[in-house]
Amino acid sequence: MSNAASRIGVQGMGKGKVTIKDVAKVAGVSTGTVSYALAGDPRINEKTRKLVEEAAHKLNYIPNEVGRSLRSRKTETIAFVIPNTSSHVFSHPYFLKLLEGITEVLEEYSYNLQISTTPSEKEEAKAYDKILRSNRVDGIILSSASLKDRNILRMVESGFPVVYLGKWHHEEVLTVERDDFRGAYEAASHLAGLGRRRIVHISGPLDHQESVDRLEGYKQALSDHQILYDASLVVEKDFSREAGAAAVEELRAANVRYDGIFAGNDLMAIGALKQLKRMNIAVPEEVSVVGFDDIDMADAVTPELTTVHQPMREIGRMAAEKLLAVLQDREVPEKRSIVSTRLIIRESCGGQPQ
Amino acid sequence: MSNAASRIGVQGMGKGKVTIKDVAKVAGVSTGTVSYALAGDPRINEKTRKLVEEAAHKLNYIPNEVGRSLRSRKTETIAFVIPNTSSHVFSHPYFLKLLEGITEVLEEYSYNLQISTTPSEKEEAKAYDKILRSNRVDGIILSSASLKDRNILRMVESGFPVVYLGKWHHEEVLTVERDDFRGAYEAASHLAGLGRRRIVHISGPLDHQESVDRLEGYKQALSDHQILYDASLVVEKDFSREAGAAAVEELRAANVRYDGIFAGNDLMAIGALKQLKRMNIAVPEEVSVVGFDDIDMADAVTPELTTVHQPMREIGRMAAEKLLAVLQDREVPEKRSIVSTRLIIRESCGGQPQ
DNA sequence: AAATGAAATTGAATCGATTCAATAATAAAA
DNA sequence: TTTTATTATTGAATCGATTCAATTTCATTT
Repeated sequence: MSNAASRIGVQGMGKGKVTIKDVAKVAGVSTGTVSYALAGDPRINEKTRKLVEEAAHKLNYIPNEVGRSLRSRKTETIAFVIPNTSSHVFSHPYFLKLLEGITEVLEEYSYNLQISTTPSEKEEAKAYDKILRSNRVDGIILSSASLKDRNILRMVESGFPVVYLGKWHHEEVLTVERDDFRGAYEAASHLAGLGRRRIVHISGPLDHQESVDRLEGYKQALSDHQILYDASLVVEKDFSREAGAAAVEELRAANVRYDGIFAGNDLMAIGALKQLKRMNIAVPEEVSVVGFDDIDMADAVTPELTTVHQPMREIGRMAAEKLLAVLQDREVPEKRSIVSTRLIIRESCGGQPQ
Repeated sequence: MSNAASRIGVQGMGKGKVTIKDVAKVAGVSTGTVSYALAGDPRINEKTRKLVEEAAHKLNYIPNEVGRSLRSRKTETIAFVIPNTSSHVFSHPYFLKLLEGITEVLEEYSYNLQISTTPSEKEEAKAYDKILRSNRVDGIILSSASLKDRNILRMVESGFPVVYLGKWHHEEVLTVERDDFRGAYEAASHLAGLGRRRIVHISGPLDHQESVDRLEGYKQALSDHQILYDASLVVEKDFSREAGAAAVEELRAANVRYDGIFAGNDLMAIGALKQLKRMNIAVPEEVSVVGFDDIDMADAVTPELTTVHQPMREIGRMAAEKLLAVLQDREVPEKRSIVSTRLIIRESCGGQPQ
């Protein structure tokens, strides 16, 4: 059946698979002893342990993780769940960084990572249920999602070990958050500090908490600089480059005048830069632009993009560490972790590094 | 122990987990019948099947996948393995596209995806063995790696279901490949066609097959345009932006003159663009630049990058389809699939779309 | 030398499904 | 009605580990 399953054969496979029974037989002990010995249980006599280890090594024994999981009720696997949003998260560069951070930590602890996107809307609830209850994973890192998503709510509040990447309205939930408000505040403040008075904000979807927080930070910065909030300067878009370009185009069509843009993320900022260039509007001379994320490409565009740096890799690391702490019954130092952002001054705003 | 494992509780969880026994009891049949019924086995009478389905639904039964896997020897999970290379693949944008393609297909078939990076060199062989033999996954999609990597060899030739993303020297191995030679040939030919005569090639690491093929394509193009191959115009780098910039800097230091650059990938091309700008060398007027990959950001830089498009998402899809065909004992139309590339003309080469 | 206690080991039960071989129920043919 | 097929269902075995409770071994104390 399984085509050529052992055509060449991995070292030590012999005729069939090597199980714990084989090891027990060779070592001349019971399977129980083998299990304890290989787990390093102190009950087992040092000499016996050595014996078992030798036998295991000789047979090139690799435990069947499925058998192990069934009995011990642990899979040593966690899922990284990416909710099914209109703007598919995969297309966002920062996602890679997150993944990088997560895998680094998991490797360290020999945990496995499962990537779970969710299938099309239909049966979505079922899909989540399956992740929670099919016993395939021990815990979940959940990428932030729409505030309206009921399934996320169920997931986070199910009692299943979850770390949520974003703000959650409930104290008990484990989260790793960015300080979106402060990041946005600093970005907008910087623009205001440069003398910009009509600052556009290209917002991400406002059913996402981070978009809301960034908008609030922007508003606060305006207020602190005695700039009146003008709703016509705020456009809600979807985090994509195309949306950034479209926003600028729409502003032109609506004849809105402005001297600064604070975009809700770098992709939109880059899209905006492009459109401004097409319209022959000089950046930063006529319009200053600031983004959010500090993706790798932020300093590859012309002019180099001033932006709010978020340590996505670190966030990934923290989330994984936190989840593993729970799974391994270790101390979790803090339920909510808030990582701070930092404004990176480049060319697109026309300012100087402080 | 498991902190608040059922503090809130998912719908239908009741006091404990719902197993197949519970369903059997409620439906008034044996567990065997439940199993067959839910699997849609034709042996089971229609009426009984309905009965079982109702019971399962009422109890909100979700099968324990671990139990299932143990007996049936199928996990419905595949691994995407990213070999541990110096230039960590995660940092490359095209990786995301690959992942996107893979997950799309897996979703369709309700398969799970495990991401396996490999830990630091030590124990790497062991790590691979574990993937192959711990029974956690049914098959593997293997990202291309160094030609020298012995572990990859073992993995691909183990007889375990593997799809390799790249060229393999053995007919029997399932692969999805780009036509690197042809892509490079077209890129370099285009430059030559524009009258460029001293064309630099910034190559990726030459222990990677794709780098070799691209170099060969470049050489062939030169030859076909009566341009003598000049080894001093070829520099071997590591696929990173920094490396691209460094290459240009080194050429300057060595006083090499050139009027075109064909970079082994877009990141290096973008790094080169940046360095050329710093050195006040006009692109495309003085030097034409062409990249490889067509990452999302290729048209975000200034000037927009001419490059060889590879359908990474499609490659991901094809690899997943191919692997699933094997796992589900379906027909595999072709062992080797070669997807073609296509030159995308933008601003950085100074040419016109044909 | 017997009794006691501690340490080491064993063997069976268990986890939750699938699947095999045996049996029961039903329908068709003799 | 009995026999033969055919269809449905069952119950137990099985997958490969972990883990519980019981037992054996060994060292120590009386």
